[in-house]
Amino acid sequence: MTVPVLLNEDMLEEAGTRMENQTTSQLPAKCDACVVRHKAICAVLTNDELRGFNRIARQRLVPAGQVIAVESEIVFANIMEGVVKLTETLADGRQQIVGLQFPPDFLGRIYARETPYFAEAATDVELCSFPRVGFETMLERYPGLQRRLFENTLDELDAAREWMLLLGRKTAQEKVASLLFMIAKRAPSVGCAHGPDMNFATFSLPLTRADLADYLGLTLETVSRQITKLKTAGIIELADNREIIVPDIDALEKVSGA
Amino acid sequence: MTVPVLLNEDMLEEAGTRMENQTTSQLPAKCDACVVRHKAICAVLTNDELRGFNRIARQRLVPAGQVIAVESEIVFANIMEGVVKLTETLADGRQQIVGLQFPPDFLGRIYARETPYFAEAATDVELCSFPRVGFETMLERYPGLQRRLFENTLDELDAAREWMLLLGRKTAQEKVASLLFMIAKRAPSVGCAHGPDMNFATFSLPLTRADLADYLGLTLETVSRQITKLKTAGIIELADNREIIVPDIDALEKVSGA
DNA sequence: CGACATGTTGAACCTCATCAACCGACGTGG
DNA sequence: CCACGTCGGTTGATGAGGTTCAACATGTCG
Repeated sequence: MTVPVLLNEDMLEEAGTRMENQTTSQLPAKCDACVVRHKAICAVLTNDELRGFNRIARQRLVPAGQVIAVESEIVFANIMEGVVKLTETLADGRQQIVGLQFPPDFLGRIYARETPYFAEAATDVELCSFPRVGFETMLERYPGLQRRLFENTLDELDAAREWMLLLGRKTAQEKVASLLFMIAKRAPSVGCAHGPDMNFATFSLPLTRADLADYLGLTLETVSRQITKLKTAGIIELADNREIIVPDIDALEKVSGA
Repeated sequence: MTVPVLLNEDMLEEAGTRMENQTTSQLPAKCDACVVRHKAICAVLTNDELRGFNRIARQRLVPAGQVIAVESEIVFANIMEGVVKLTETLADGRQQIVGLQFPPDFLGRIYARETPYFAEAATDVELCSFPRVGFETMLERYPGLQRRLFENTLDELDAAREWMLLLGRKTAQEKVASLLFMIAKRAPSVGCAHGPDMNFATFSLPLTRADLADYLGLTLETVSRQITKLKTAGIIELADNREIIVPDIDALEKVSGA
């Protein structure tokens, strides 16, 4: 784990590339090229509103393992690329990942002065971030944005509660299978021809065994053992330690215990 | 467990007491007398807005153990009295409580056609409920209401994530202590002189051992054993099985593991 | 009174954590 | 270039914490 690097506004200013301030009502060039333009919270904004955002937005690269925000510091950002883990920790160091965020998720705890958890880059991460004050002004100004973030939050709450069921009631085997199943479902169809209807998936695990353990409430040894068990059972295949092939997603779902 | 009783609008009409429809801009009498008037979501409403709500609100009593809403059915309500548990279940019956709601919490998953979990009365419950369509109209009309529910949801998400840490990483002892500590903190000062600053609490557990177990991801036997262990350690005292005395809240918090 | 629900306690078992050794890949410095 | 440390991962042996199964106690309600 590296030293926390807070994304305060000075650093963003220094690190980011300032975007051109257009005066026409056209879509800003940066946003036009943005990979998550139509999926992130930006989807609910008009071109005019997007220009407002564009003026305060900063691109930011965060290397894997680096802390994005500790407690008492808030970052607002769209995740463009990579995986962010939200963690909570006990006094003696026991750790639990309480949320995983992928593009085009929005990162940040609004309506609070501090986040109750840590946000850390699980892989190299690319952010489109906003300073707190500017973002909160936008939030007041564009009601569609608040509504969108509200629905995001409701979905996150549903996901958190489903994860509580996993943490409280599932066996180690089911936990590992559930996580792989979850990732397999949302794996993008890269490198291999398969769609959402296909009963086949291949993906690169964005997490170490230790991260998997922290997400599932297990030890990394148990995770490793369960993965080899799934492998010998033929439920999954491993190319690399990280490259996972799921020949039969339905079978994986069955092992995941519902 | 009893047969599910859905709170659809017909039944509410039949079961509830229709409130008088005032034409003045005064506070409706029912709301004036309401115990949660200034704490529930109603706190953000003007007297005029409250009258609108009053027109569609229905009081409803739900006996302990009865299901308030199953998946695919949504109920919107303020909890006036009692405790509501939100549960998720695995195919083979393993169950997990994913949320506990006390007065003056708001019950209901907005912006969705169905709830992903069950809502069940843990004790006798008194609700002030609203039909779905009417409530959604109000939600559009009163922006303060949406904002208030948004903040509620954010708090619930924080609580859910803190609970994930408990479920994934705490020992049985710490889990039980954490739950007692949580209830001790929010216990109302009834029957005994103690404020939020007092290092002493007494309360009546609103849950059975089985419910505690389902909330903590344990078995009821383990919960029972840990409670007697806390008792013999002098951390808590039991009057009745349900009546709990915490002579030293700080000590309880220490056992809860942070 | 018997039936039932809630809770406690005991004994045996089993899953998973713990501690430890080991492996291959990678980067670095002598 | 190779020795070395580090990091991510696998595998093994052992045991503790919790589950499971079972008996029993208590209180309530018909």
